[in-house]
Amino acid sequence: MATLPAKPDMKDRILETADRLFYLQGIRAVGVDTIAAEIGISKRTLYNHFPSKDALISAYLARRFVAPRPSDKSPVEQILGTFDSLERRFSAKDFRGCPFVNAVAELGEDRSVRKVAVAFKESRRLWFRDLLAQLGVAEAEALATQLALLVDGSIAQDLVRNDPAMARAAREAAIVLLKNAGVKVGAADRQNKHTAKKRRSRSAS
Amino acid sequence: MATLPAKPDMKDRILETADRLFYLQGIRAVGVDTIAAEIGISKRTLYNHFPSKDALISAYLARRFVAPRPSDKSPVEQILGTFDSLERRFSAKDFRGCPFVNAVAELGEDRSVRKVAVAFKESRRLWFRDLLAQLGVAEAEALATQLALLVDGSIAQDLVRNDPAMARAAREAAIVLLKNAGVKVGAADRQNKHTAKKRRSRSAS
DNA sequence: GCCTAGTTACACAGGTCTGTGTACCTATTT
DNA sequence: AAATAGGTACACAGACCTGTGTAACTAGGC
Repeated sequence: MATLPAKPDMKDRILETADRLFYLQGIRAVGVDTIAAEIGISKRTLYNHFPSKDALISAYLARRFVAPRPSDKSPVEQILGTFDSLERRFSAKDFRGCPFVNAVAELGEDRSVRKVAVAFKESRRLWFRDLLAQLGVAEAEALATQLALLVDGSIAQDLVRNDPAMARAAREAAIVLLKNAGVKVGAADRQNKHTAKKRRSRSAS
Repeated sequence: MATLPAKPDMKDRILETADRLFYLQGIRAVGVDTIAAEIGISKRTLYNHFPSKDALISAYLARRFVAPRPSDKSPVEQILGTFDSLERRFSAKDFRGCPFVNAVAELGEDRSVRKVAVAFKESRRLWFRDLLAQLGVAEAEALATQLALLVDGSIAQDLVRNDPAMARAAREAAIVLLKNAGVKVGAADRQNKHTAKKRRSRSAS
């Protein structure tokens, strides 16, 4: 056997592979043997980097927890861009729903899994809320929750149906909710995704 | 051991118990031994009624597939009643998300599971669509999809957060969407929710 | 040249899971 | 009374799972 060079950090390779398999096939459905075999390493090496499968699961979920990046786009563009991004991801073959929701569904009782899942959902809701506050929306809290419902609803529907149109439906609904809250959604925001940034500051109507 | 009389059909008892355990703990997390032990029967008896665990899983999902019952209430009441019903179920201790979404998340590759999940989601969407058509909504198809997103979004959020307020948030969003489509939502529909006398049996979400 | 850290190959313990085989038991029916 | 249907008890095969133990190998740093 030729010895593999192991250029990138082994730990990263393990985590990356575990991430892919856990996400695509389910956490319980993938054993550590499978992960090791996929990389071509021995199971012993895997356990030298992660003390248990539970630790690997935690690392997997922590890795999936990425905070939304700050952007210089307008708040409306950022909000609607979320749904465009979803549509793109739904169209990819390897989309399999929200890893946090799936993990809770699979490992229901586990406290730590639930904790990180709640933190993730809340972080996205707060991101929506802050953008809405920038737009001067009075009920930013409530509307942010509703937008989060649309996001998770479209993810769940796409998981089952495999239909990227669910993202567009959510986007259309989001536009209705935004307008109802007094947010001006320009024609550019409705169709195009990369147009000039028009700053629209609103006061309460 | 005193011999148990087995009054109700054994098959029903097995299915009912499997349903409860599968739903609450996850399909992969529950073994046939556990199910048999919970009822107090031998594993052999279980396998005399269901040829395999897969057959039991199929029966479990088929049992959860309950079509919405026809109602004499107004379409608006029926639509909003869906969210009231969700709120009630979220408040119950034994709510653990949508069994079909959970099953797809757990058993992703399985074709038949996916098929029944799609059928269930579509049946509820069509139920919404027909109610909207009765209300003369022009874009009943699109709006029905959006309402379905709100339903599944609130279910996913509650699964993670355990917060029945997700159902109310979905309800408020639904009202905005309905009004935007020209539907008149009366004050009674907006507030009152204990006008219903009929007990609705469990439907699957 | 030598040491050390990381890796490999492989066996194995101990657990769980699905599914079967078999002999016995207990009602109900005929 | 006898036959039949359905249940029980229990062992077990075969697969898979997590996690460990161990001896040998390989590469880079000193």
